[in-house]
Amino acid sequence: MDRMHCGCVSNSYWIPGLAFPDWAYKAESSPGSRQIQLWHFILELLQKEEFRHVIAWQQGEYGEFVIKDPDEVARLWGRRKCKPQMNYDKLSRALRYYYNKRILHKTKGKRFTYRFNFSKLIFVNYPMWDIRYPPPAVLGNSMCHTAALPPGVHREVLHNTILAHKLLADQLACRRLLQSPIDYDSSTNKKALGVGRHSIMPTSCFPGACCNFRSSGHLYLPGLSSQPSTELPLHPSRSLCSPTQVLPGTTEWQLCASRLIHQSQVLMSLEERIQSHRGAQGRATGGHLLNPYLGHRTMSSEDHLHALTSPSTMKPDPESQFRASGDKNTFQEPAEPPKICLGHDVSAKLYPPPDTEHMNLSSKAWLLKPA
DNA sequence: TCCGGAAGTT
DNA sequence: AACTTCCGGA
Repeated sequence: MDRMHCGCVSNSYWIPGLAFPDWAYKAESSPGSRQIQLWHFILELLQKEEFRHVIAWQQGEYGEFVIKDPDEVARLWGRRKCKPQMNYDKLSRALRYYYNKRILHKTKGKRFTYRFNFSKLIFVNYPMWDIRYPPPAVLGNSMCHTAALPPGVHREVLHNTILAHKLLADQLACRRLLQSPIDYDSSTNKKALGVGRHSIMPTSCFPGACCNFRSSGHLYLPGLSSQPSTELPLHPSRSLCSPTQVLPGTTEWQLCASRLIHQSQVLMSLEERIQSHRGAQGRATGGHLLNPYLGHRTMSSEDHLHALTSPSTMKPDPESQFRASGDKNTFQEPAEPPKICLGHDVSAKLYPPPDTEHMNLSSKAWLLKPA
């Protein structure tokens, strides 16, 4: 690599075992190729115990981190990029460029504190996985398996990232939906739908993924928990679809990852669109919400509450299926194909986030438990 | 401290 | 494109 002359470390595998292999970097054909990006570097530091005194996850705040020693972080970044004049002023300018990209947010009022938007990052990392299909890894075929998992990716980390992301996305989606009802018209603002190829597209439900979170091993949630996932407060009905067709050789995590990526992409679209339409909040028509999952179908507030207070139907039970067939409050298939078609497993994802206790019916907002 | 514009660099 | 450098303003 051309930076060797200035004593910089190679950008790939510079610390063995890190979760950022070559594929996560820019394509070799692009200008400035294979150059580490700042958010990558920040995550690298955050992963290493030895930098805990310099930069660390904020306990109890998902994705939030504190730069404890700004000068040292800037020095490390400058060393990595061969920019000896780097300082925190410049580094923080680079971080501020991430605000618009929604990779990072500033935690206002807290010095040197930022928050990662993992729901964005996960898709920066997995652009090759189409929303309509699970990654080929779940096919269990050893050839596909090799092709689908980019070389060097740590499955444990991927697994954890996806799980962590999903938990975050669930809460975000639920909270924002309820706190910011949106009057959304997909025909009048196509730009808002645009999150590249991960945007709103017809989806198909991948059959056979069976994922019980409680049995999926250890989950490290940055800034939230280093406990095994068995400690996480999960909704009792949150095991996913029952297995119908699991191909031999498919591991549980692969199935889980497949489904979660699939669902997370949908959730990301939702989140993006909610954020894009923040400005339209005040114009929301009273009484009816446009279902952000389904784009063009309206849903009354009561429908919404019903969806939210119903148990998860990710593992559809006969009772809920029966209820759905005769209940006008549940979604009906429209005459024309919906612009956004989700499997029932995804649309059934609405349930109170684990840290909520009460629901204010008039404001449709979840009231958070006091800390 | 933090923000974001503007211009420059690779 | 992704910063780096500089800087005026809050």
